[in-house]
Amino acid sequence: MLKFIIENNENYQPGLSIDCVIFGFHDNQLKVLLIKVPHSEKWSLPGGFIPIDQDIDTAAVTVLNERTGVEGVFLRQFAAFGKIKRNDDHFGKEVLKYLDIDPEKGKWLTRRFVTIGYYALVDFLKIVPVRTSSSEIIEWIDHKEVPELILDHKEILDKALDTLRTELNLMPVGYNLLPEKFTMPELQKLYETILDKKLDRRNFMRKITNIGILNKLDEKKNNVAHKAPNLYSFDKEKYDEVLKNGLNQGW
Amino acid sequence: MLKFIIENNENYQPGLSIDCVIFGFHDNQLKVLLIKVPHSEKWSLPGGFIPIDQDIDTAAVTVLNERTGVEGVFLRQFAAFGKIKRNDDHFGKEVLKYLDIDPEKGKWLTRRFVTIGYYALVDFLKIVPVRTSSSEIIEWIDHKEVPELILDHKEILDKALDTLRTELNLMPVGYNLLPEKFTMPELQKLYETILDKKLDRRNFMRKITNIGILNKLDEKKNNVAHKAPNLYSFDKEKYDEVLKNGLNQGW
DNA sequence: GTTCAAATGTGTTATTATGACGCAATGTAC
DNA sequence: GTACATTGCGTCATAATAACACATTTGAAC
Repeated sequence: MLKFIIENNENYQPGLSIDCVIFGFHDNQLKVLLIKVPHSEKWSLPGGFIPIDQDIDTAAVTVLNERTGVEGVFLRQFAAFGKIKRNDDHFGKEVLKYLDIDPEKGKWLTRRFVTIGYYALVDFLKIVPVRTSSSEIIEWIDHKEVPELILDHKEILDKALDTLRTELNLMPVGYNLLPEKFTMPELQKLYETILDKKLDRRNFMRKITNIGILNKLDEKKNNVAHKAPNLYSFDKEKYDEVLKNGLNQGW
Repeated sequence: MLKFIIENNENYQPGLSIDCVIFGFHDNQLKVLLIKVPHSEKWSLPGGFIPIDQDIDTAAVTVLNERTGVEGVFLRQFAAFGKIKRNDDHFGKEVLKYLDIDPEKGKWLTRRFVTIGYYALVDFLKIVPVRTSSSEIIEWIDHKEVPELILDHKEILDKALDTLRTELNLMPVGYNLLPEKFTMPELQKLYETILDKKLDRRNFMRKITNIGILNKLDEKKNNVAHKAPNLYSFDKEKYDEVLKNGLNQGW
């Protein structure tokens, strides 16, 4: 696939790439979808090149799908990365040889690539990463245990998380991260995990309830230790409304 | 200049450009720095191409300086724009002919360009736009009277203003927009102009004072009608601290 | 100089949001 | 049953916010 792209580079936007930071939530941990590159010990964000006949926002969806099989995800652009040396030595001679790429055709790869970062929050259980290349390994990795990444992917990941934390204050989060029915402690854990800090249980409940995006269901979670917590669902209509208008108006 | 760039495109990042949205404040109006393109009736954001040997953030500064002469400005990246048809017909045959560019060498220009948007807030009075090309006109234009712009520049400008308004709730604004000594009504007008809405005078004063970034000077403005307002200056140290940490923590 | 209008400086008050807790109810483990 | 962790629903003090009152200052009109 990479070989195909590289040798048909006329069909791709030159000097530009896309990298996706896909966050999932499972087991009270924030997970990131990463790819193990075959010819290196390092891992990588799912990324790729931009077809010349696609909007970049569309290309981001395409790229993510091609690398991971993930579909139906709302990707949010958060930044462009373009330091001069960001991809120095990434497609060196050995790599090109490994990939069986004609050095002449691979020449354009040795120049600086600017990459556009996209991030998304997805339901860990609903998203089943598919290995699209037999030589790649795709895995959900706990964001606190992220191994060494290629290029500036660590910086990209950090920036994505930073953006996510900021946006948590401006919009509601959870719709694509939790099952349809969820408990208050589960929602709180999500927030705590993203923010990496403890929140007061009772104050959290009050604040999140006041936003008005939750439906309290007449149902309790069962098979749990201790007191059974009530179940909630998102009121999608109100949720989307708040998403559009933002949480707090500030000035 | 453009001809030089185009015919030496090996020195520039292919398929990528930068556009700058420079906001100024004067006469209680939000101004935008625009350039009148010679071979069109439309106006344009100051933009340009990215030298292959510069970080994109550095290139943004370079581009702005080359097009307008503006120096020493902190540019903030806010989005990338990459719809397929965004620059269709922009460098058509007539334009290339007008610019006296070899059609073969100008071919790369007809492909889709992705542009990275940067915005800045600058002191209207300190920034004196310099005409760097005799055929271009550079002007501060009231943002409410922006004429038709080329390509998707209107969309870029709107997005910049949107970002600015959001960031107004996350960080203090004014340091580069007001003279060293300013009055409370002046600062309020700035906020009102950016947000395009009226704020209560007394509540504004309390809130902005509580942030702790202002020094109340032992001096009043003179030569004004009615009661002379007190003068303030920014406490740069505290201002920068708040810039770094943000205003409200939310969760 | 007196008076007026417009703007500034400094409040008050009611309402709401926030942070830090208390305590009873629920359900499991033993 | 008792012990214990967890949930649900409170309280209270404090801070932030919105709406508004009133006296003061100043240039200008008379």
